Amino acid sequence: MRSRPSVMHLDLDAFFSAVEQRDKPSLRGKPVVVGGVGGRGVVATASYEARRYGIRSAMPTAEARRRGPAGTAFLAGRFDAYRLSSRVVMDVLRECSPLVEQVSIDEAYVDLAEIPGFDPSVEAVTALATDLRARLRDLTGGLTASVGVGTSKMMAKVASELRKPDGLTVVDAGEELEVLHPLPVRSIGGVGPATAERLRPLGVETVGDLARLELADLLSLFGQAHGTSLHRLARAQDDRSLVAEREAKSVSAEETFARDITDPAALRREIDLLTARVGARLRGAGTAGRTVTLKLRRYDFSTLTRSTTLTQATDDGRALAHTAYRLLAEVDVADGVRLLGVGVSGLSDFVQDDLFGTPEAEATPVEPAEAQEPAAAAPQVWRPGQDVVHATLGAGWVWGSGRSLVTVRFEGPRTPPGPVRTFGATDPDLAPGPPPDWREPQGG
DNA sequence: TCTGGGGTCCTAGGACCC
DNA sequence: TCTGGGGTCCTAGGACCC
Repeated sequence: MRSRPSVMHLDLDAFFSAVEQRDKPSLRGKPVVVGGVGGRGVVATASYEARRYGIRSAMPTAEARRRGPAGTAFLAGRFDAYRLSSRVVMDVLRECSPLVEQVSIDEAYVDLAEIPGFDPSVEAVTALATDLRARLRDLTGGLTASVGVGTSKMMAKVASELRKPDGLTVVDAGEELEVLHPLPVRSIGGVGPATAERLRPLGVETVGDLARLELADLLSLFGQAHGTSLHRLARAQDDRSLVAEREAKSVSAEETFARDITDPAALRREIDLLTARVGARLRGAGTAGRTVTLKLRRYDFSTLTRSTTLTQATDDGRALAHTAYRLLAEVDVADGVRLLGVGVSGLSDFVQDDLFGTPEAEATPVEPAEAQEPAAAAPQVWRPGQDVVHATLGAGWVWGSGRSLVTVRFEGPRTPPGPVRTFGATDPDLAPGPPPDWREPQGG
């Protein structure tokens, strides 16, 4: 928690519907629902006109159709248009402050303390946010945002929820608990339906109720991480910093079928489509992963996952497909499958290595702090069988190479045949070394 | 015609290593 | 004899977020 309100949270109002209403004047003032329009679709965004009929995000579209009056528009969504408007908004925020954390397509935190000459008085913050919202409205053709400013991410987010849509709330230092404690406990990040349900028997309805619970009770009920977090957030203790860029940890694709599928051959065809998408996205991001997870939702909505970890990272759709087939074979699908998904995690981040290793990237300016340690001259080509030394893992030999990836098998007296790890080809930790004690590798 | 799709983080048990 | 103790990796499931 900061001593002055300098964290801003911005949330675009009913974003998808608002873009549709902006682009199609006939939809203005009418209920608009964007989401899955098929039999098993759910609502992604409902316009405020639609919310008056009880239509909400995540509601089955079938239910929304029952609730919406005649003339309600049900739209599948135009994600390219949404991304375009989102980019305009995020660019404006980044012009405002050098530190912006984009949370999703329609949400971001802005660190106002990073603005040169920032004045943290409530008056100045209010003026700044008012200007910003007016600029966004102009540049996006009339989209509105709800904005909150507070002494932490949590307070900023809570503040932005207080006046929706098109609202602005600044919670000054010292006012946090006064604002926070009367709110429903669900207002705290990390309290969803399950947590709220477990708190209810304890008489916890509001954040203030939660703040009366002992840490020990929360720990035994919710475990270390969740328990500690609840105890702190209920007291407005939040020192999470803003993170401008996060590296992806997994890539996945999934699909719910219009009708449950029981035929294994049909499921394998779906796997082909999903793995092709995942592979393409991995390659597009310049990454590859080792752990392949098959997700399966059955006719009764029960969900199970099966995963396996490969010796080498892959970004190849066919390799992913064959791995997913094996996982599928472990599962009984006779009763019907409504959803199939394929995910890849354990991503090797060799994007960064490329950034510093390729000729084009070397020409781009590098931050001084990062330029201090020039990458050691690494061989451009690694051949299977060539000896290497890795600084932390000891001796290993190149097991495979390709693209900008090098797979190394480490071996030692106590770990035959040893772990296999994948590096970027220009990883500075990967350097030629003397031949190890052990003999000729068996693979390649 | 109940319940999407893309993610993140946490927990817990077992294997394995030192 | 009675049963270390910590660390990491792997797998499965679940809560939560937008």
